[in-house]
Amino acid sequence: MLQIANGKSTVVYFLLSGWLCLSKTSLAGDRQIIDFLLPGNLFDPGSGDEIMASTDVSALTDARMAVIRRDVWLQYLANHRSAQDLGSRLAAAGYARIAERLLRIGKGNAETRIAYAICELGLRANRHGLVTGQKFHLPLTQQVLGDFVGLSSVHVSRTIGRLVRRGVLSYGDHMDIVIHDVETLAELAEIDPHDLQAEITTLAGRSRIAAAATDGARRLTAR
Amino acid sequence: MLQIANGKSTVVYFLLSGWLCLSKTSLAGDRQIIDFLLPGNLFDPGSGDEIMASTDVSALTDARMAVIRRDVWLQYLANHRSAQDLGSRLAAAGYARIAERLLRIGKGNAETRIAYAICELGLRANRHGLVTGQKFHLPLTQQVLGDFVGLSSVHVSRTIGRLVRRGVLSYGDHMDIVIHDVETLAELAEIDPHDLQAEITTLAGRSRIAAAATDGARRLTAR
DNA sequence: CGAACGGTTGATTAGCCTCAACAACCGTGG
DNA sequence: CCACGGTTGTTGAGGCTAATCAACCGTTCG
Repeated sequence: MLQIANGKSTVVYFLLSGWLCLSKTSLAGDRQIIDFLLPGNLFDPGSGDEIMASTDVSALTDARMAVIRRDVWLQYLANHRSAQDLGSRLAAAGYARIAERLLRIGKGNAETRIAYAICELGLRANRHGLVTGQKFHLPLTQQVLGDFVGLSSVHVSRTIGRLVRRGVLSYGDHMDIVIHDVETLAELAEIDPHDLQAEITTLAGRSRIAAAATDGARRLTAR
Repeated sequence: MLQIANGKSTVVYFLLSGWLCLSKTSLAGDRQIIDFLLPGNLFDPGSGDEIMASTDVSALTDARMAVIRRDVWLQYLANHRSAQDLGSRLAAAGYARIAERLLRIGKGNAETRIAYAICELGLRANRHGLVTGQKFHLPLTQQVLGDFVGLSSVHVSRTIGRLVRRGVLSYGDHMDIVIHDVETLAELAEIDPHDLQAEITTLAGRSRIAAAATDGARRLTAR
């Protein structure tokens, strides 16, 4: 596990493959996952200085990252308006994700939180959409999912079990998920169907951007 | 109340005085406050497009904002490295705030949430510190505070009442708060004393930056 | 003056946590 | 080959926290 130092980091990371997670741990010892990082996401430890408590980064799977010198990255942003856009878009998307989840965690019950997490991660895991019959894999344990949505692993198990018994979805070991009824799932997640559709189209569009960014990141890689 | 549109906004706002709040409302009708905006904070509706559901902005007090044309702002950022730093710092600080609060809401009990909110808002309200004997005013109702930390207003009342009875703090009408015992308050908030001290110093340092930024924002104001 | 709002308090209920036991599945090593 | 510990998930029982419903008070405001 990599602890984010308080000092200035001289590099930024661009995730090429694998899943990472950003988490915080309370003084009481409880862990809260702030966000997951998926391929195409940028991670800038330097922007994390000045924050109150530190954040941990850990890998959920094997992962490959492009390490980019910070000055090179900033220079690149300054010179390329489109890249500057990309940077702020990635940041805004991260903020939007966490805000949306905050709403579910602050006001939603266990079903809402779990359903929303599955929708969010399912959408991000395969950048194409989220439809009935779709199968995907999330490299998470129920413990990790609980730390993500603020539930105990026991209650995660019960809640998912209820969803399975109701026929909304089924899942095999290690979070191999098959969605049987997207409408119900989205409804439980309190996602506006219109928003869901909008998110699907923007996500699909973003995979092109991500592909281009990945190429760029490779070129900028520090040696 | 201003609903953030999905289309591109052509301006950004720099808050000169007053308190605003950003909130989301679930389909079930529950409101979650994402963050408060205080003087010196920047608000960029344009970076909010592509997000799943929209965000509302409402004013808690009378407020004055500098309205800056978006292209002017971006140009300014591109030309001034220090301003670029400022922009990313403000964004990072916003992200850090919400992440830190997510930890409390996801894993903390009512006392922790309330104590943390009072610490966070107290620190931001007067940019100098947070010490025993300090008095400050938060322009919030208990209902708003509840929407902020994910509790019902009834439970907010009970929890604050308990803190008052224990002698940790006292407060008059409309959230005039006097802190009697910072150590205990910080402990309940699960704030590492070391982090608290660090936050106080950076906040103090930031007031200079904010003052400079406010001047800059006034000059950039669109007519 | 009545109406609306913010806050307090009581009683009851529901949801989630905790503890605990157990099953299934790994990889390891005898 | 099987025994073993470790991890993950499932299920049950009980307890506690916070939500809900409701009544009430004080203040403000039309």
